[in-house]
Amino acid sequence: MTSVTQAGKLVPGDPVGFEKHDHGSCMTAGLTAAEAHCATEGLRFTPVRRKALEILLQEHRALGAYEMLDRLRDAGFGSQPPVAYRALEFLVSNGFAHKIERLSAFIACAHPGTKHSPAFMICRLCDSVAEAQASLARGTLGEAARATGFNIEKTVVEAEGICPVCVDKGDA
Amino acid sequence: MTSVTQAGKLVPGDPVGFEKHDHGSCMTAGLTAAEAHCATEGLRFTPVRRKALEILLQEHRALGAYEMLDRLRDAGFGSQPPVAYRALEFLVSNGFAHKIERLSAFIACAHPGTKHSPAFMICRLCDSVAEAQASLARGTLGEAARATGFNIEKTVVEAEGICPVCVDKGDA
DNA sequence: CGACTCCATGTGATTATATAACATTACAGT
DNA sequence: ACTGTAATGTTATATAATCACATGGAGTCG
Repeated sequence: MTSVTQAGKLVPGDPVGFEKHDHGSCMTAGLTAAEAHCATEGLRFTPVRRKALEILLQEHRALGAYEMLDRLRDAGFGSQPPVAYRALEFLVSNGFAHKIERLSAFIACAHPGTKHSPAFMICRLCDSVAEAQASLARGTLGEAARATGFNIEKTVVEAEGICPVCVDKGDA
Repeated sequence: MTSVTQAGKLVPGDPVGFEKHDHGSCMTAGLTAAEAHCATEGLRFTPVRRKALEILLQEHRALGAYEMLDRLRDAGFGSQPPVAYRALEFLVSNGFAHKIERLSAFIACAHPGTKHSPAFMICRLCDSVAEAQASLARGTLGEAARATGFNIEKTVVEAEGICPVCVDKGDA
């Protein structure tokens, strides 16, 4: 249940990661999940928003807001920062994408349609990012929160280190 | 084992948090721990670095780099961003302070002298921050990492929500 | 002591990330 | 068609972080 994407240092089409996957189907899955969710929730899955999600799914890696802006501009949308930030905000707040705080970057959700607290593994060598599930509520932090009366609404869980690919390459 | 600090919206001296604490002794503890560590490691605990740590301990909340810069300037040090970033970098890399990614801000370590992976609870209403311990290696993320061969070097664990004080105030 | 080296500091300039504010346009519901 | 609301586009600005280079101080070794 862990998917991995690779950073721009490699050619975009290069199929890397812990497990290969069908890129086309994962794009389709992300888009249809978003469509479905928007339909049932009465949200507007507008062209920019759709395009932004397509870009994230296509790239399959963490993209900075300004990289996103570049691509949206290329696709004929507005060219100013708010264009990208607003689309990303929509995607993130509806669970179609996540922000990686450590990288100030955004990535398509790997488990679209499911309620979850994401956790990420970030390779500091190749910048690849894998999404897993966080189980914060059951860890020591969850205990501390319950003990003190802190009401957790959202969690940021990011692990930085070396991904298996880079380990094997001996880069570590 | 959980200490809490409060944000600037309250008067600095206002003793808030889940548990009150002796501010003076916690400052002393932080400073002496840093001194000791630097002595044994052969690190230079220079005036800016010491002052930066004093400021963090004094404030007892998360401080942005430019807020830190303001105070360092007031204290007679340089006035350019690298001054603050370098001091903070030193404190963070030696475990005397932590960076809260979610806030792009820095806070004095609440458990100086001990090896640990910090976890934070951040109140989105009053910006108070409490430091607890993360137990990532034992959670689902740890499992995922082991399963895939990802080598975790550092973790970012931050929970956002409402602190007990704000809950009680009914702000939630 | 003097020269050398290393690291820390100070500064100016620049890059990167993110938001404020406001006008205009598209849309849903009546 | 009318109207309220949300989305888009733009200008401008705020905030965060780094680069590049000159200066200075603390050791070390001759």
